[in-house]
Amino acid sequence: MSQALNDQLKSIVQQFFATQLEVAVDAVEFQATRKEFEGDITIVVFPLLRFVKMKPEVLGTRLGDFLVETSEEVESFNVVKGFLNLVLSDAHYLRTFEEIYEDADFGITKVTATAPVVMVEFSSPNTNKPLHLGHIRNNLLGYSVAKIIEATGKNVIKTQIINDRGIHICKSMVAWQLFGAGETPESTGLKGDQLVGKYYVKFDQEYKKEIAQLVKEGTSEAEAAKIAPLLLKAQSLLLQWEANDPETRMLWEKMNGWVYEGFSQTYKRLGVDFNSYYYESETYLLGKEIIETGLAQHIFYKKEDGSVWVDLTEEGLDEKLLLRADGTSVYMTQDLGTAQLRLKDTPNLSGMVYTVGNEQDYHFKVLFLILKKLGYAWASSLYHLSYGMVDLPSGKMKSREGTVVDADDLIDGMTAEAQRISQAFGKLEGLPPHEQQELYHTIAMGALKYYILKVDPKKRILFNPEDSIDFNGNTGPFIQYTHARIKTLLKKAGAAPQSFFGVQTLDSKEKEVMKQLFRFPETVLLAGEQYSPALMANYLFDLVKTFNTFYQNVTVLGSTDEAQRNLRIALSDKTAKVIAQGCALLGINVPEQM
RNA sequence: GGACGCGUAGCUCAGCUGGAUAGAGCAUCUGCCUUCUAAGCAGACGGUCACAGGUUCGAAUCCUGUCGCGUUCACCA
Repeated sequence: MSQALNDQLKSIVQQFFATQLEVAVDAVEFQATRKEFEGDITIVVFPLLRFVKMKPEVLGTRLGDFLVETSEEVESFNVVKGFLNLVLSDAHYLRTFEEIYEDADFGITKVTATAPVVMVEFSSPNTNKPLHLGHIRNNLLGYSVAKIIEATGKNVIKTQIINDRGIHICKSMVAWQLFGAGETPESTGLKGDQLVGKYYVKFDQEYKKEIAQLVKEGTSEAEAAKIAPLLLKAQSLLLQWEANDPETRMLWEKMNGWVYEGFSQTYKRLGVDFNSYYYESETYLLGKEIIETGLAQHIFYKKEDGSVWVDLTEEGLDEKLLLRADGTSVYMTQDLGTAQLRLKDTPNLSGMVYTVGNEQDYHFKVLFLILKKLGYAWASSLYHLSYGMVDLPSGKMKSREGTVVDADDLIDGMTAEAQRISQAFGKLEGLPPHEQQELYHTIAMGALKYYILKVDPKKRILFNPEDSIDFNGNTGPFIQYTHARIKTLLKKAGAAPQSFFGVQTLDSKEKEVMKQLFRFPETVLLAGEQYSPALMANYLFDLVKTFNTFYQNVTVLGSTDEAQRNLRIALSDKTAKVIAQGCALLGINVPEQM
């Protein structure tokens, strides 16, 4: 129900208590009436019995009488046990629908220049291997949450921090130097990230061979793992990189360039984009200032060896290292520094969302706690968008065992499946081939995105490559299909109806669709508050199901009453718009036909 | 072992700050295309909400304990 109605009814209930029973009642809760009962809005009277000693049925009846008398929106009521069910008038539905029908931004709060600025970090890959299914969840979640936050009226900056340095990058570099024979994406036809990933795997294989050889020669396994020549080479490459050795830096830039080129293709296919980028190679030395500040304020302390720590035992956590004895940064130092850098870059930043897997829950708990201790005002508006991992039926994905589901392969496979199904239906034959291809991609991504986003972020996803992603039932294509069907309906209907005055009574199916539509704004807000695209996904599914029931049970264009026909066209039109709008918040495109 | 998260139908998931007889989809079975796209609709079947206590008018939801699964407790990132 709308906020206005909520406020109106609430004040009437308060008035009832104040004037009729002479007690002050502040909190009144309304909820949607359950399907099995007659009515639209339910007031649970039990909590109100605290204020007056009455039987629930009696209080319910008296309150119901008063509401019918006082509010012109409430037509009648019934009381079942302690539940007061209010029936709203058809006129109320029509009025409310008319309002939202004309509102092009229904449910969406426009972003103004002075609105708060929120940064949403997601993706944040390593540059030594291609993106996989786990990254897909991260990207889809982060992107969707960014869209949802934007729809609640905030300025959003989508960003990522790219892990572009470190020993893992050096491993790919070493392997490419030794075994690459000058291969490039151009010479091999491989995507850059795939090529670099190939050498990361190669490194691991050769490294294992070296260890085996050393063990054969009598070295212990633990020792062999430390002294294998390949590892030593990677380590020395890292030192050279840190010393700014020009040749090393050139190779590093070249190979990272390949990876970025490959990533950007995958991002494009996924339909995600970013407003800014941070590179770990530029931020990994930051954070030391903050450490100094913390030391001066006695929030941190220095051990005898010179390392810096924070004591979080009072908060029920451990002691945490912030700076090594040799003065170099650790992960936490960098994150502190990066947070500070972002604030410097965006002085009016009012909040930050980190989209990172739940294996880092502890890290972010500590990070936020430290920032709070340091007294940063924005520390209270930091949020770790933590999500569960994507597991396969065989267990965890492991790149070394070749069980990862590659992002590009998955998109290819989904697209092929969308094509197969579409061609079996044969509804697209009139379209030019490139539009057909585009549609296959749209449907494939709709299926994939919806599949991932409909589950609560914090829960882990079990992904079965064989038969996980459906195109029927509670799926993306089901929602897309409904949109397409409405669109062709509207084309046949001609111009959008200007008005539907004259409609006196509503069909129950019409009412159900309206009720669902009215819920859109609150769903956007709730999804934003809870950082949960799943709420939007589930809302859309409900809306679509309700609309399909309407569509299959009453005729739209076949209605002989012109006002009714217009209303039903308008209802279809608005539903299509809300579907499109809601899907956009999930990063899903909706087709005109399929 | 400590900390955090999860446990709802055969499978995949909803269930908003406690509210009425716990809901969807898939799978299985029945109907519905000479009327707006059947990727759909209508219906059937399917539950000890992991288990045991507690809080209260009322608990899948809150509290405690037990069991199971996962993650994490690095001078890795």
